[in-house]
Amino acid sequence: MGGALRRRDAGTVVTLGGWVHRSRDLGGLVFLDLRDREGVVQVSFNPEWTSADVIAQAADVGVESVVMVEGVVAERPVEMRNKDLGTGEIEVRATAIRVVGPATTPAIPVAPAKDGKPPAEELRLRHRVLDLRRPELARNLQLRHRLMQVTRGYLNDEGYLEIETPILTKPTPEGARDFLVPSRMHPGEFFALPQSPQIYKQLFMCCGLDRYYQIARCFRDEDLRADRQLEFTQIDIEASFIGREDILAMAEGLVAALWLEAGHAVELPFPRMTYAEAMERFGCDRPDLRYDLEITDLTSAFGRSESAIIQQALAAGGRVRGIRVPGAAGWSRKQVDELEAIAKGAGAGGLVRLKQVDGKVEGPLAKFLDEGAQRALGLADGELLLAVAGPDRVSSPALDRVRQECAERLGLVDDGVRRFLWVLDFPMFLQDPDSGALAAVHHPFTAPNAEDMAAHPGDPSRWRALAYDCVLNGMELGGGSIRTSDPAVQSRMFTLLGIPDAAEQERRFGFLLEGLRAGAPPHGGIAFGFDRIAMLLAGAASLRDVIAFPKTTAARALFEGAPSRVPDEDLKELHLRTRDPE
RNA sequence: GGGGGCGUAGCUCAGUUUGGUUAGAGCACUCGACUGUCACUCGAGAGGUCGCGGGUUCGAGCCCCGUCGCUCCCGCCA
Repeated sequence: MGGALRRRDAGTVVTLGGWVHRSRDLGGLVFLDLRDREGVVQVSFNPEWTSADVIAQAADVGVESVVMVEGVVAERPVEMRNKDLGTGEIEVRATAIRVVGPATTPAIPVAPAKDGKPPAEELRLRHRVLDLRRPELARNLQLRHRLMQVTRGYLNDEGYLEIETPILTKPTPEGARDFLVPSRMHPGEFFALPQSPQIYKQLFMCCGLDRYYQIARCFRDEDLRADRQLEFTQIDIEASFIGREDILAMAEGLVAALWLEAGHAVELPFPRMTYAEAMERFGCDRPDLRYDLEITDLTSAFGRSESAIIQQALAAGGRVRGIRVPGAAGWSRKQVDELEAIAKGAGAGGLVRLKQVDGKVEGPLAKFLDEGAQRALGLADGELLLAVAGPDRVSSPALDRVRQECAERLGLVDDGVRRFLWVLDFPMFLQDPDSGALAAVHHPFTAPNAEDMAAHPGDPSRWRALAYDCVLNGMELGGGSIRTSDPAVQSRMFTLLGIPDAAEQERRFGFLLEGLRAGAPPHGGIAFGFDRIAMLLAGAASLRDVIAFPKTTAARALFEGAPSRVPDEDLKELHLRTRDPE
């Protein structure tokens, strides 16, 4: 292929097919840059080796047309080499050209323009064929392919079987909205597209297919983001007769193999942190460990202060927690006000600010703190202390966002650093503070910690789950759990989650319960967000840049023009009638 | 569901603050010139539903109302 030609190929007679990337007509002397998926190579048309009619044809070809060129690979004289091009040491001296696929003038440029700015996202998606010709996107899809092959190679070597699961399946009442597919043969009944193959992979374990994986397409009808699509791809893994350590070791190996494919060595094993520790130190269950700015408990230092706001918060069972920000004592009133707005946006009532300058603690609350209390804050000169008083449920998310903003401002976020982390021991349930209803933090099939169940049989909110998340630089790469394999425990979980009726449990999850009752091995697994990993490793800003035909944030496919209306007779056959939205 | 940004030539943008004659630039395109370019260069030309609809006004790309599209964020995503 033309883009792969190098100096060692000099002298070879070649026939190349490709797209005209750019052309330069010097009058009697023509150069075409020929592009294929390997890169770009210069084809030169010169009366010394090209006939006049061939030169005339070459001068006439429009960019983005497909041509077949015959010629000889020739080493370029030193002064004519192009060091910006992989093929820059050679050129192809053309003897013949054939335009096999003439192109109309492209709606969006493929070869980068002078200012280098890509066209608007809408145009890129509408003219996706041209967009995907751009070397940057073509490279992304080639990387994505290699990551898939690495995944398969690694899991195959580990003894896992790649098994497909249905795309037409059963609606799941929990979780995200389902995409529904009407059944022609059964009026009024619907399939759903899978949100994940979760139940199927557990059933494989019940089948004795004790190591399963799939690069699985998943569908969730929720609002989109730069890092979220309606349909996305997950590396889905499940295994039997294993424990948490087996899964974590296997998953680390997979992550290391993927990152290595993209040229990054990863140190194993990953450090670990419990959910409780992550929330205490960082206010977040997926902390970014590239910078410190840890949260500390300042309750005792503030305990004797006479500030009414703080005393109220403490009386309600809250704490005072805060972050010491080195070098931030000089931030302006306005800059700190902006941080307070961020904290308030995350639910905090306010943001306490204190700074130490020349050994003196300053700030609106400084007068409420005696010398001992001021010392107990542990401030150093030049440090700014930002604190939130209240229950952890409020202070954690607020301090998490303040911490991230401070890190950005101080330039502590280094894109070249990769800090992997396992977060372990998630709580099994999260309780809605108003209604008291329990919701599964991971999903309803996660096994609760048996010791916690025994120690607090009446208080499920204190049970930890055998769940784990893989985190990189504050992003969740994937997560999983050891599953409940005892049908009685699974049934109890459904009850706690608000489905106490046995018949209702059977109707919704009977096919899982049947599998568990048929004799289920201990099992567990993990799933990684494949698109997001591809995006990270490609250095892309959006998932759209690692997916061939993505949807817009308004959930449309601009290239295909989907979704679209369908003829009435199609609806009739499906026993459907549409209704205009109000 | 809510909030912010953007929408002017095929593409990237200026023009909108303060309404006023014929809406501009670069690239691309067409034609011409050019024998070593590689972001070729030079000359000429063509190209506009100022996203769409309505309103205010003697007059709207510009002001007002609505709407559509793209995008970022909050909610949402077990």
